[in-house]
Amino acid sequence: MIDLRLLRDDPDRVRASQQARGEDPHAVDVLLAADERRRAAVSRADSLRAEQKAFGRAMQAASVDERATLRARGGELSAEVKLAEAEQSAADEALRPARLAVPNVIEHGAPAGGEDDFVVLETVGEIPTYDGWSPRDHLELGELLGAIDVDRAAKVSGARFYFLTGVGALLELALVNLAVAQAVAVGFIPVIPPVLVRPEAMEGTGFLGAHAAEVYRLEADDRYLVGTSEVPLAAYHAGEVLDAARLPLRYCGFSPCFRREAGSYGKDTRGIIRVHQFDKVEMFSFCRPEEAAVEHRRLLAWERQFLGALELPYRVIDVAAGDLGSSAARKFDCEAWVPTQERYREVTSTSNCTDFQARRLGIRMRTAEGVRPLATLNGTLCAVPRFIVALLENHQQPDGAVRVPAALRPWLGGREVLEPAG
RNA sequence: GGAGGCUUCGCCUAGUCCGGUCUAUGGCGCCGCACUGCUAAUGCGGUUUGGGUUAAUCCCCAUCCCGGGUUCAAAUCCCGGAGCCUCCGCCA
Repeated sequence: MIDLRLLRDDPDRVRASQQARGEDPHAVDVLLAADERRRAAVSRADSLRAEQKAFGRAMQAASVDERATLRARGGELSAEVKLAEAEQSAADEALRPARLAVPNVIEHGAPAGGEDDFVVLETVGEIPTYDGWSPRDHLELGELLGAIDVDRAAKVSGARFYFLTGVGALLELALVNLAVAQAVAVGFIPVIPPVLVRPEAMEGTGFLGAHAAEVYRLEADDRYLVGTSEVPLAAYHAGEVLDAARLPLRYCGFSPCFRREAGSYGKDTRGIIRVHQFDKVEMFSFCRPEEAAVEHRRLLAWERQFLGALELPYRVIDVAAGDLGSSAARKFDCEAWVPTQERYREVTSTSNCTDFQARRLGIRMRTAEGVRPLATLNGTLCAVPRFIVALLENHQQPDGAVRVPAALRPWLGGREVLEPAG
């Protein structure tokens, strides 16, 4: 939710942001008008209420006889107040959608344009080469290792589901352990959150807007299955005022994630790149807005540390304004090399939501100067299936075995290589 | 699934039966000032949050879990909902 004061004080900045996102700058003027109407309505209702209160005091002081005659005037006033309040709530009502229509103001430096207008910030690691043999894709490798079973998953649950079995299951646990250990080592509070949440949590984090079709809803109970633990982690402090001295407050959530993948028919149908359910280790930070940009770089650095520990080749992109989503002011994605696709694929993503998400969730901080919204940021540490894809494909050997990077070995009982099952 | 209780400005709490200076009591905590070799103790004052207005102050409005209703007037009365707790039943 955008700061209306910023909007009033500097509408051009908001218009420029809209332009960079490829969205309608006119939405800014619609919002300004709605804000104006609301303020007028509030002023009017406020003064009428003041009058009514004064009348109430007179009524109290009046004798029984006087009260009878005064009562008529009281009725009139009451009706006027009711009318003014109706206009006030109508104006409030009208403001809401106008406000939701304006996404977060982009951070200075974010590239303008759409999905393809990202800027590559850095490319890290060597792309593997294959002399005289062709690499197998992750599904073939997973089947050879007895690690991934999508056929039986289709039987049990349908398309875009998978069983991780044997070393596949162990691999997930190892990845999660490594990720959580890394996060805890730098001070994150580990969290296992609920993944079935109320509409307010979903709405507050911005997932019921343009991406509403992406989320699973449990009709009978009016609950949603989260697509990321960002939702419960952000909503964890909803409606609270945090002591600014305790910031940044960093949480690392481990949870299943559920995605309907509506509208992605035909995309990534093979293997486990795009699935309806997966586990993920997610970083989440509450910090002072002034520190948000720096904190964002820290989250990116921790993502890169994890990719580095797994010895994966990857690149970092600065996502273009039009591809940010409504809450993010800036977003960096890390994309790991996928040998059989001969391209980089997103494995992590970190967003700086500034105070936009916090405002909607009512999360504020108390500083010496007073209370104001804080900033929220999130970043993937390990989205399990995609990391398994990258790991299997990049570290495969000609015989279908997969080398285990040193950092992961302690979590796999010291195993250095995953061998194809008999 | 059933029965009952609770929810007040950071925390605890008075007030709710019987509507009106509730413009919400007191304690703790916190902030400021005074006093004091220092600290502590003590005294005095301040301390919900959001909005409107303003250059800023002042001032005004809302806010007693949330949403409706009754009334000239609601923390207080009525209806609906949420959360928490206790007990019974069922269940890993």
